[in-house]
Amino acid sequence: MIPLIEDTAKILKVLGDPNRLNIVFAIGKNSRSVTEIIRITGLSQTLVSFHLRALRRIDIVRTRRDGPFIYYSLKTPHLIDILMEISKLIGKTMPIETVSPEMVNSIKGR
Amino acid sequence: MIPLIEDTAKILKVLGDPNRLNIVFAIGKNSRSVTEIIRITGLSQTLVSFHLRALRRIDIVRTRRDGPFIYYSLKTPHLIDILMEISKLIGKTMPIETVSPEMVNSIKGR
DNA sequence: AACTCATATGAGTAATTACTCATATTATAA
DNA sequence: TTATAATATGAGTAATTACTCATATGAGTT
Repeated sequence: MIPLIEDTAKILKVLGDPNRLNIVFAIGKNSRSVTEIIRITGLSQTLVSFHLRALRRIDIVRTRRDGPFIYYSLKTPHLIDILMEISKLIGKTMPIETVSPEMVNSIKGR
Repeated sequence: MIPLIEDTAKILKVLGDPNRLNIVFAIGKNSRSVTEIIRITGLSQTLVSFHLRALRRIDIVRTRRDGPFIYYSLKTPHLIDILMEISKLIGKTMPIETVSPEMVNSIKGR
């Protein structure tokens, strides 16, 4: 079974933006409201919404409304593992201390 | 150990182009000369060279010269498996018959 | 040396993408 | 029903990227 190259490329391209990747890691294996994502990433509301729309378009996130909040989660949380694997292709890695504890927890699924 | 988001994003972005992804799959787990890649993908020489340069820049391919030919291979052939995993995130997949036998062999590492 | 084949490269252009701004929408609370 | 908080969206602009063209380089052959 061979994948549709175009669709796969599209997913890779959308994930291939630092802000979007940060947002994906901020969601991690959890459910996060937009407000939480804004706080964790430090990006502006408009920019976060803009990127979330892109993630919705490629259909890798799910949303759930709870009162005034909208919670985003990955349809396939395993995606985080895949992304970590790709990151291993890089020689350099960043010592964990330089990443916020919150982001670490997010990635680890807490 | 947390990856450098920027570098990971860069890799994803470069892989996120249909032509480049086709080239990566054409190389597969093998070593392929530029001429072979041109034949398998059907892309122009200049375009293939252009994209190979991008793959070199993110340091995921290795080259070896043999006479007038330059052979490209993936530094981490496991990348193919990772890409196949990402493609599974897509609902639709393509029946194997619609892909050239050569491309199938390439992907499978023959 | 001259020629051919294989591959790479710099520069220019067209297309795409990221971002911001202003505003809209939806939900709750007063 | 007005106000406020949370989130989304359309449109415009700046930056980036994909592609092509013309040409260069490098290896083997005559």
